[in-house]
This record gives sequence, C-alpha cells and structure tokens, in this order.
Amino acid sequence: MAPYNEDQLLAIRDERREQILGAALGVFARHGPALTKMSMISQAAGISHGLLYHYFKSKDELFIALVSEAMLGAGDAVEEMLEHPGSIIDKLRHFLHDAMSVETRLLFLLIHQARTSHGVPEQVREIIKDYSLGWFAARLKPLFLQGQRTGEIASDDADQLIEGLLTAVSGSMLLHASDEHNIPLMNPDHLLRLVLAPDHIQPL
Amino acid sequence: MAPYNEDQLLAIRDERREQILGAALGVFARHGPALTKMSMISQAAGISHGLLYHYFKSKDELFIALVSEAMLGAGDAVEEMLEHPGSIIDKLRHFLHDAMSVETRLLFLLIHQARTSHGVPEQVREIIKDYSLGWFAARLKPLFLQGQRTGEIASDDADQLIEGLLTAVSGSMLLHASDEHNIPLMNPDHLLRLVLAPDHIQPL
Amino acid sequence: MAPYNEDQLLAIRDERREQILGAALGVFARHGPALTKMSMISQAAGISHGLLYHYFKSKDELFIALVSEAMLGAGDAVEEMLEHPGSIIDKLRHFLHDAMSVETRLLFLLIHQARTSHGVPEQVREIIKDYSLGWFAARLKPLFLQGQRTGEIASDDADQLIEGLLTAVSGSMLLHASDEHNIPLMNPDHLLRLVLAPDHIQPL
Amino acid sequence: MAPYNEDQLLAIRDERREQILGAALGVFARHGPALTKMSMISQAAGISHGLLYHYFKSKDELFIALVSEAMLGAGDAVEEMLEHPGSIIDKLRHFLHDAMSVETRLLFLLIHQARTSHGVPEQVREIIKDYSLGWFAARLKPLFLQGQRTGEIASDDADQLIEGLLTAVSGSMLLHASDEHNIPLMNPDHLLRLVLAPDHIQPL
DNA sequence: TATGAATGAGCATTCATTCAT
DNA sequence: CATGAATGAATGCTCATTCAT
Repeated sequence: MAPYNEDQLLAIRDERREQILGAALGVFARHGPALTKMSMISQAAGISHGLLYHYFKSKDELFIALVSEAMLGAGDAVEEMLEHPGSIIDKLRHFLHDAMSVETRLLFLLIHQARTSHGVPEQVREIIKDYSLGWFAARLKPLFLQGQRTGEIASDDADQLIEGLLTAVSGSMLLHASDEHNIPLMNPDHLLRLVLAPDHIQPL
Repeated sequence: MAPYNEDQLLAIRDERREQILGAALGVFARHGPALTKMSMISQAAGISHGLLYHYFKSKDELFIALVSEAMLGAGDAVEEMLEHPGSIIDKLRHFLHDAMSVETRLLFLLIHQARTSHGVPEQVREIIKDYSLGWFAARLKPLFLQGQRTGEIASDDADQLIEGLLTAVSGSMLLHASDEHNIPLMNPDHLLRLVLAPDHIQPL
Repeated sequence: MAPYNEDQLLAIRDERREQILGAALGVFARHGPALTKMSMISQAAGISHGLLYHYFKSKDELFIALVSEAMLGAGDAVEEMLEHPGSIIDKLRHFLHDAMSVETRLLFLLIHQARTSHGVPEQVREIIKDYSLGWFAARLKPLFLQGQRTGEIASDDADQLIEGLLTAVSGSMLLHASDEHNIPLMNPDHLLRLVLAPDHIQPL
Repeated sequence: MAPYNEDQLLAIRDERREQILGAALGVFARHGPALTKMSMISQAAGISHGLLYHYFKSKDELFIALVSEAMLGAGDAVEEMLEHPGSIIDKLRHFLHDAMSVETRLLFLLIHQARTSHGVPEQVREIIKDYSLGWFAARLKPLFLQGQRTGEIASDDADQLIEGLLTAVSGSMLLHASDEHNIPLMNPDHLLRLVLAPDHIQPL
C-alpha cells in the first residue's frame, strides 16, 4: 500500500545499476560497442530492454559510464605494483598477475574496445585519451632503470623493453579473450623473459 | 558495347574476382565480418555493390572464399621457414619476419576474425577448425627440440615455449592492427628472447 | 501515516482530479493528444505518472473526460451572450471578448484538437459530433437576422456572414495558440467588420 | 543486359524524388513533422520505406528539403500580386485567391507546421526565421498606404489592418486544412471587408 | 492514496540482398 | 558483365501502461 521508502528505492536502483553495468561490461568487452546489441545486455542482465533505458539514456551513455569506471581502476594497478614489497622482479611478476586476473582482463578489454572501435562516442575518446601503453610505460620506466642498475633487467633500451612487455601482455589478453579462451594466457614468468637480464632467467 | 568473346569474359571475371578478394581482405581483416559492409568492399574494389553479387552470392560466401584462400597460404609459411638456410635461430627469425610482414599480417588477421567473430558461418568454422596456434605449434616442435639439443633454444618445456612465442607474435599483430598502428609491432629479435637459451640472447 | 477518513479521501480525490484535469487541459490544448505525453501531464500536475492512472485509466480516458467537461461549458457562452444587455453589436462584441478570453481559448483549442487530431478515440468523436461552427451558427442566426432588420448587420446572406466570422475568430485563436503567441489575437472590433453594415463600422 | 543509361537514371531519380516530395508535403502539412511517420510517406508515395532513405537521409532532411522548396515559392506570390494589373482591390483579391489555392494552401500549412511544431530541426528554424506574417505585412504595406490615399482601403492603422487580414486568411486556411475540410475556406471577398473602406464594400 | 520500477509495442534508420535494365 | 533502384529484416530508442510496495 505504501510506496517504497527512499532507502529501498536506492537499494533497488543500485542493485539494478550494478547488474546492468556488470552485464554490459562482459558484453561490451567481448563484442565491442558496435556489435553489442542492447538486447544482449538486457538479456544478460535479466531485464527488459526498456528498463535499460531507465538507467542509462542510451547505449553510448552506458558505454561511457563503463569506460569511466574502468579508467578509475586503471591507475590503481600500477600504484599497487610500485608499492608491492620485494625485488623488482617480484613487483613485475605481481603486476603481471594482477593485470591478467579475471577482473582486470575485462576492464582491459573494454578499454581496448574503446580505443580501437570505430564510431565510439567522442566523450569516450576524451576519457581514454591519456590511457595508452605509453602511459603505463612512463610509470614503469623508473622501475626498469632501477632494475638495470641492480642487474635484474636486461641492459637494452628500457623503453623498448617496456613496450615489448606491455605489447605481449596486452596481446595475450586480447587473444585469450577474443578466442573464447581457446588460447591460454601467457605464463607471467615466461613474459618476464622479455625483460630479464639473461642471468636472472629461471626455468618456467 | 561490342560483346566480349569468351576468353575476354573469363579474363574479366578472373580480374574482377581478384580485385574483389583483395579489397575484401583488407576490409574484413580490419573490421571483422560483422562490421564489414558490402558497400565498404565495393567501394574499396571500385565497383558497384550490385556487381559484388555477380561474383559472390553473399557476404558470407565472399568471406568463406577469402578464408579458404588464406588457409592455402598458411601452411606455406611454415614449410618455407623449415627450408630456410641457416641456424635454427635464423630460421625462427626469418619465420617471425615473414609472419609479421604486411601481406601475412592481413591473412593472419582475417583468420583471427574468422576464428573469433560471432555469427560467422558454420562453413568457415569448418575450414579453420584445424588451423590454430596448435597447428603451427606442432610444425614448429621438431625445430624447437632440435634447437634444445643444439643449445640454442631454452631448455624449458618446448610446447610451452612455442605457445608463448606464437601467442606473443599473434597478440602483437592483433594489437598493431586494431589500434590504427599506434602500437608498433614487436621487434622479432625481442620476441625471440621468449624462447632462446639465455646464453644465446643478443643485445637488441 | 494516519489513515484518512472517508471524507478526507473524497476531498483528496476531488482535489487531485481537478489538479490533473487542469494540468491536462493546458497540455492537451497546446500539443494535441498524440504529442501529449503522460509525463508532461504528471509533471504539470506535480504528481507521479503512476498516480495519473489511479484517476484515469488511460490517456484516452483522461482526454475524453476533459473534452466532456469542455463541452458542458461550450453552450453557456452562447446563452450568456444572448442575454447580454445592450445592442446587437454589444452582444456580439461581448461574445467575441468572451470567446477569446484566456480560459475559453483553452477550451476552444481542446475541442479543436479533439475534432482535428488523428487517432482520437471514437468516443470523443461521438461527444463533439454536434459541436461545430454550425452549432454556434444556428444559435447566432436569430441575432443576425434581427441585426439585419435593425440595420446593424450587413445585408448579405446571414449564414455566410456568421460562418465567416466564426472562422476568422477560431482561426485567429488557433494561430495565436500554435505560434507561441507570436501572432496576436485579432482585435474583436476588427473582426466585427466582417459582419457589420458599412455604416456601422467605427474606427479601430 | 545493359544498365540504365544516365538519362534514364536521372529520370527515375527525378520522378521518385518528386513522388516522395509530393507525398511528404501532404503528410507533413496535415500531421506535422512529429506525427508524420515515415511509413505514412512511403505508403503515400507507393514505395517501400527503405527507398525513402535512398533519396533522403532522414525524416529531418526530407522535411528540410520540403520547407526549403516551399520557401522559394513564398516570395513569388507577393511579387506576383504587386505586379497584377488592376486596382488595389483587384491586386488584393488576386492575392487572396492565389494564397488560398489548393497548391499554396499545402505550402502554407507546411510552413506553419515548421514554425509551430516542437522538435523541428534547427536548420528549418533558420530557413523560415524571416518568413512570418510580418514579412508579408512589410511587403503589403506600400500597397495599403497607397490604397488609403485612393480611398479604397479603410483609414485605420495600416499595420493593424494588414495583420488582421493576414491572420484571418491564415487562420481560415489552417482551420480548413486541419478539420478535414469540414470548415470551408472563407470567401476572399468577405475577408476583404476587414480592410476595405466602408464605401467600397460590395455585396458578397 | 502514492511512487517509481518494470514491461513491450511502435517508429526511425541501416544494410544485405534482389532485380530490371 | 555492370549498375543502381528497390525491398524488408533487424536494431536503438520512446513512451503508454502495469504492478509491487
């Protein structure tokens, strides 16, 4: 008889919103914005397509909301790595594990879609403009230079090492995700060989 | 206005067909079958969209024809590598260069699209069922085992080494292609570090 | 929180009903039934759209209720005019002023919408079937005939004079309402020239 | 066997375009842009809705094209009137006849819709910004001043006379058009009484 | 009584495909 | 062989209406 009180409404809205964002993340990350149909999202979220539009005005807005959230988490991963205890190799290994974890991979894919898909809203381009391999590379560089001084990291051009590592990591996640998981993710320790000094290479 | 004789017609047909396939390869490889519009292909080929349907019954059929052709060339690359003169490292370096060349990359991307896009005709799945990293891996394995005997290749599990190398190569090509070439292809010598024995690693 | 007693409930019901009808009149009159969204009405009435459906089963029913009420008032205007003291010209001038007053205009517009909009419920057509310029014309005719005898009204065909006058009045209100009030209402004295005998025409 | 030649294609395109514009004029003028469904137009034109989009990119573009064409003819009517031979009354009578002719009425209605409908594309507002009763009034004024000198036109404020006349004309057309022709157009000679000097008024 | 979450029919638009010439 | 007009299925989005609370 009585309408929901404010708390109940807020709870419902929050729950639905998360439900939708969660469903949308999976679909957008896998199919890209253009191939993602609103019906896929509504079906994945278990709601009607009409309800989608109560929570997000358009497909674009939903995509934007998702990318914005993903971006917030992007920086944290690097910070966390830098603060991780242990040797430089330990930090890197932790970073790779973290980057390749299930949750992070979806976010990575989403951002990849945002960067590479055609017809993405301008606002999304704005948001991710600064997010690129280069952005990560800049943050990893001090660590690599230090690693080269300690002899843990190969003594080649640090930029090239970093770029290669990040490319390989990203590429592996991309392949893994896009190929319905038939292609396994690369072993982080294997990836590390791209940057380790030869005498620090360990058996896999 | 004058009617063509049979030979001329045949020549035209063949030429047009190649023209279409060439145009379609570029478009399909970059955008994937679902996002590729027939108008993109006809425009790239410089013909009317109507003519497309004289040569290929449907978008699916065109895609299938393209994938079939790509498959034919796929095996050759490996054979050529195995026959390439020089050390095992030389063979591998040559393979990587070849795989990452402009022409080969398009074929790789096309097949990747065929494997990973949703809504791809069943027939395409049939054709590429056997083509996978595993297929290449099997052909590379003897070379790797030999390389381990000669000490050129790291002494870890050969399957894992191969899979990692192929993943990194493929991932790099995929990233490079999808990100409007803002992400450079990985340096083949850098990639080789994934599989070389530590004491065969050279400065980049 | 305390339950209302029956009288209070009835009072609330009546008040809300009037509130809704008042809001709906303005919106329907301006936009017509098809372009009127239930959300416009609920917003104008300051209530939730859900509540609208407690009082009126559907948009159609609300529109029907409104038109019915408008019809009730329609006849009064003419009666009042006929009983207005003064000369025939005074009666007509009073009628025009009354017809073009703010409140009456909304009713006029509503009925016009009801008559002219497509997709209006059959029931509405039923209700307003008899309400037309012809209906007014019939009631004005005795007055005009009398005016012709007194020499106040031009001696042309009375039906034609009446129809012209009503058309011009209605048209002016319609233009005024539809064009965001950029087109002013016609001056009643100016309109009267359509029916006055030449020697009764006064400067504007 | 041979494709259409250029002339044939041009003929087809022109014919279809006119067919569509003609159908769209009727529908837009009567229902307004918001209530006009593309299916109404395609049905009225006897073509598929898909074909509509070969000729006009969107509903808005079609509406814009239509309004643009209508505007071109708008000025001509006035010019023609001013050049019409005969007395000032003759000129005005000719103008009214012309303005109220079948073809002109549709254009008038279309422009009215363009001016008064909500959600009309900005470009349309641009185009018709200057077209208003005021625009016509300015062009009619010299004629009225002259008519007042010759004694044909009533000696009231010319602006008020013109505005009243145009309002009555427009209103009549609007009523006539919107009410499925149940309300007859006003008699031009009757309308003239709004502006004639009393001693120039003729029996209807 | 009152609220707003939830549903689904309807419309604008895109694009693969057909067909007359 | 070659062209582009023509069709219609599919998809994003709006909005009237229902319903749990």
